[in-house]
Amino acid sequence: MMEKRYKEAFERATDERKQKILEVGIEEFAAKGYENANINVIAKNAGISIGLMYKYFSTKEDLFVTCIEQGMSILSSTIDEIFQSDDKLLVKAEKLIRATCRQSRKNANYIKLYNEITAEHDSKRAMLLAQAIEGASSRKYVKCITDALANGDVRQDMDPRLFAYFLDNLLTTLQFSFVCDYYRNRFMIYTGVDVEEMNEEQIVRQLLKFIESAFTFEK
Amino acid sequence: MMEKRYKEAFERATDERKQKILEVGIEEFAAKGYENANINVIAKNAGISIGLMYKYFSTKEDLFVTCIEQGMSILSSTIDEIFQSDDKLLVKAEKLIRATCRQSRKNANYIKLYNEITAEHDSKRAMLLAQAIEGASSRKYVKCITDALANGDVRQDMDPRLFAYFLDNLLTTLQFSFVCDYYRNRFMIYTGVDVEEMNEEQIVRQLLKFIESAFTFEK
Amino acid sequence: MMEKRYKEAFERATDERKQKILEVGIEEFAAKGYENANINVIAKNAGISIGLMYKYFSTKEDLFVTCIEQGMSILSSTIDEIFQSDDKLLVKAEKLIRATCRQSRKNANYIKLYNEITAEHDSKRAMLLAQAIEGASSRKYVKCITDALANGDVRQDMDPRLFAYFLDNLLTTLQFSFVCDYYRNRFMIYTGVDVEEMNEEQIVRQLLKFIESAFTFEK
Amino acid sequence: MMEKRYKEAFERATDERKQKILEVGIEEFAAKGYENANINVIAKNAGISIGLMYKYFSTKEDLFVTCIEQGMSILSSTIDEIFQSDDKLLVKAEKLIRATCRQSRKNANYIKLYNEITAEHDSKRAMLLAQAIEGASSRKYVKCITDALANGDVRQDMDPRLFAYFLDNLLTTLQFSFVCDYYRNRFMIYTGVDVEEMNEEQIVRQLLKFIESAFTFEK
DNA sequence: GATGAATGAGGTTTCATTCAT
DNA sequence: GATGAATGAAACCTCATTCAT
Repeated sequence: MMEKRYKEAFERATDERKQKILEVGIEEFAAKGYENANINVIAKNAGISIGLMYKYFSTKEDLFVTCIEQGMSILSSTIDEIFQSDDKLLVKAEKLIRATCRQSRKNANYIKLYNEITAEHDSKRAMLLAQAIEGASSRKYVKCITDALANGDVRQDMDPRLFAYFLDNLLTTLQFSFVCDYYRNRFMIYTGVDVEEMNEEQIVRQLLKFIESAFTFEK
Repeated sequence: MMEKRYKEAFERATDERKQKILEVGIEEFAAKGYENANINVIAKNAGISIGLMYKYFSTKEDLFVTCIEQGMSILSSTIDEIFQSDDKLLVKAEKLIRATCRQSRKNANYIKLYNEITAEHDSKRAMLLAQAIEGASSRKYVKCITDALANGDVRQDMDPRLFAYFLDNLLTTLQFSFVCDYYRNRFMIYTGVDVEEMNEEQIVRQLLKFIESAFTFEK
Repeated sequence: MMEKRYKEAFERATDERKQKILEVGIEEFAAKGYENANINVIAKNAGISIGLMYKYFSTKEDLFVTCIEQGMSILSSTIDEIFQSDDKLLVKAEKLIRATCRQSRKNANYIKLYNEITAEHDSKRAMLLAQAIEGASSRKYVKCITDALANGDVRQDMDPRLFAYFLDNLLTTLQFSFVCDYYRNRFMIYTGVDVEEMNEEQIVRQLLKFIESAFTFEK
Repeated sequence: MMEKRYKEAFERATDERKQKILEVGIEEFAAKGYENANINVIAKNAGISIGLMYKYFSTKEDLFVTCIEQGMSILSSTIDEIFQSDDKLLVKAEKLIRATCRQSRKNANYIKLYNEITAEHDSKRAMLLAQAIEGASSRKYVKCITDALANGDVRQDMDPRLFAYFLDNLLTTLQFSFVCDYYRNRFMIYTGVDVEEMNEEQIVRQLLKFIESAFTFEK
């Protein structure tokens, strides 16, 4: 986990207020990006004074990071459930894809926030965030693939960690295609259809096919 | 193609100067992102006055877009060569992967710039850029897959446009993993190794395997 | 009336500060004109930071318009009193002329500001300002002439609205002659005397004659 | 007359070029005002280089003043003709008013330029311009009134110079009402009609009445 | 005479952060 | 704890003017 980036005063605030601040912050950061987000606006929309905002967070960056933490933990909790099941890899994969599509509607802002981070320019912060965000979920991904490898559900000559990486890249970019402006356009340019107009079932099946043969390869 | 975003005075500048400005601009935008990039710094590093900079480009955004165009055209020219060959899909794929790895060293800044764009928040600009950048290359990707489909090199039940999209997503994220801070860290977290320490050959082979079975699927 | 052009924060400021800002602003705009006036200077002279200035007014133009409103409302309040009396038209006229002369010493800057506006080049703003400034006072002028017409104090074949317009033009240019550089010089060139050296009584009497019956009208 | 404000090189230029430069300059200054006019744009529109522009005029101000001279000399030439006639004052007045209306269509830019000057903020320049522009015409006005006084066409107790001043003020503001944004709006607010919609004949007659004998003067 | 590329001071505006109450 | 007025550095952009060719 990440070091906490909020002050003690924030912990003492009511849950309702904490939620409101993060929710509003996430919305602003997701909509405008880190640089263009305005901390004074966030405070106002959250119904607190800017002075209090700075009692809770030392800097804009700290608020941002805390918003990230909140958003990413929600995103990963959905994923975690799937990993906890005993399903075969292919079934898990299908569930992951479907979850990805669903997330995109419910948690659009969290995904936008995640997308924002992937273009991080401050390398120090990039490292910090990557560690915090990808750490746990990558381990689950890798473990899941490793198990599949042991079960013979995957080509034996596949490196499980790279495999996990590639797989997650596909899901991540799919997710972005639902909610992030650039990726959504990109999707349309490739497929000729807006992602929301396309039958979700088709996306799921096609992506499954794309990765499937990789899984169940037999000579 | 995109409408030109530079003024006529820029066309009249010497090639050396044009190159210098774009090079310096790309470096600044790649390093700091659009918002944090500073035109005054770009002008100074390019060895011209700020006034002249504005004789060449009407706005910071125009300079940015022109830098993008330059960077993306270089990136895609490498790719185009590969598509022009008569190789079978799998051979092309291998070449693409290797080109991707090579690009990452030579054209790191262009890739960072591309990464920057993928997190674009201004939806209008996102559309413009996507069209300009992805338009041509997506058509080549899709055509290439469509041909492979006709040749029976790919599963017959695969939608060629989605297939192309997934494939390009894999290559794009791989590219980012070489040069963009966040993705690079992500790569390390998944694989346990820095991307530059890993044997390139292994990455190529593993990614090929990942997509390969999809290609030559037979019951 | 004009829509307000200041932000809420300005309303919350102390009266003293509000006055100071407008006073300093009017002075700067009157002295240098809109383009050459410098907000930083206004802020400094008003004893506030530039940042606070922008908490009070969104743009330089908004500050300008608010200064105008203040200045014009003071100018017209003097005039309004005169219109409220039951005097005959000629008596009112005399009072107006005397008020005009008096204004010129006390409210020189407001008049300069008004003069600045009459050379407005932005036609949209010109319309807005004209409406706001001339609206109320023109109605009073016209009503006053219409009443005089009913009383038989004025030629029956006179259009009251044009009459009011001509009359106000005479007063306005007289006012400018007291405080605006160009008009003051113009006055001197015509009369051979600086307006401040001329006996005010003479100006009043001559102007009264001019409007009363310049030419020897005979039935 | 004014001291010349152009360099010798300008005198040596062809008449066509001289005319073009002044014409274009007047248009730009009339349209945008001194501050917002752009000397580089004027040069471009006049078909010469900015370098040459500075061979002709040392500063923006010099170009402006030279434009003024040109414009004002054209304006006053129309007026001069009228003064040269032997008509009675009232006839001359009518001619002046009609000329004023006509001017407004043909020489709108010159009038706008004149209007611009009347809001001059630099008191030194204001004096210079006033002297140059008003000097000759004021003398003609005054002489004309003095003659009328000798002939008994005007009240004997009227000061001819102030009379001339008031009269010219009426004509000047009328002129502005035809072409200057603010005055035009002001006219509409007073009269309820746009100046171009109003029957010109009515304006002429009403203004004549106004100056002739506004109030029912009785001996 | 003629060009137009080049300069850079200066102005408006934004917003993270502070601090007195 | 809570407020929000206040700060000021820093960024984008304009345009009169210069000068080498």
